[in-house]
Amino acid sequence: MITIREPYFSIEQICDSGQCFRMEKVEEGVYLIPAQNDCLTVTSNGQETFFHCSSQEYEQKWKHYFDLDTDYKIFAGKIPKEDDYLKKAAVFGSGIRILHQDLWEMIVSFLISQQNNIKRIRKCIRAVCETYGEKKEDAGGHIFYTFPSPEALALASEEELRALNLGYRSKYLVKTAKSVAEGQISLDAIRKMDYPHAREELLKLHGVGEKVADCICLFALHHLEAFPVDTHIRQVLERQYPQGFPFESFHGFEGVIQQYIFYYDLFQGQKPV
DNA sequence: ATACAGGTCTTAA
DNA sequence: TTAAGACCTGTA
Repeated sequence: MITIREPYFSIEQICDSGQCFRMEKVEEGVYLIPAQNDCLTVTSNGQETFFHCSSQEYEQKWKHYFDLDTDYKIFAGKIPKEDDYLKKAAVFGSGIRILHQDLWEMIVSFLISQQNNIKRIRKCIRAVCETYGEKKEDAGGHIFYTFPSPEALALASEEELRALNLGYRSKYLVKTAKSVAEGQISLDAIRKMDYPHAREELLKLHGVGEKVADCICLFALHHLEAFPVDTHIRQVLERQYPQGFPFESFHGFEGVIQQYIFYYDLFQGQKPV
């Protein structure tokens, strides 16, 4: 087991930040993270975070997965002193990290996320994994399901997916899975592209628009300059920044700021600061 | 009960 | 090029 003390890391905030729909809180301070072809248990007592894995696994994959090589203090420090709203948002969500998640999983997850609420997004993704993924058991005996491959999902029919209550997104998913499985779109190629090119390529997928493409760029490709604008962000920008949002202050890490705003807008008032 | 959720596509001016 | 309308379903 690995213990870290890092003020700019909160597994609870990451779980609630809405970037990883499969991460699950099983009880107070206990989280399950199905990722990296495994399922990690992370616990926290508020001060320290415990990764239930070997030091080798931590160094080789989880450290990077949780972006623990990056100094988030620098990001928060670049918020203009006079911007009270952003300063509060950054303190409120200071434990958030932008994870390094799987590209295909993010494509499907944010395809499903559109015009949908987070609770139901989780439910839909769980159903997809349990139906088309592989059942596995982690070191602690927890059963979990892997995220199904493009090939596995390309075999699904629109009717089957509608039976999982994906609604009109079913058609998007079938077409997108086929275009990846058949090689019209190359995930490996997208991984090597910079932000503008990756975004452009992702927009070719049926059901992927600008907002979803930006979420994929941010949460899978770690293009921190991606700034997804959804209904929450749009409303905050209109309300708090009627003269325009100062993007120029956040060159290269716009996406981190976006997460602070999104999380603050979602939970302010519902959680103790 | 009913508006809306981490939007996108289609169609029509 | 822009703007309405349609679209599944379950949460709040």
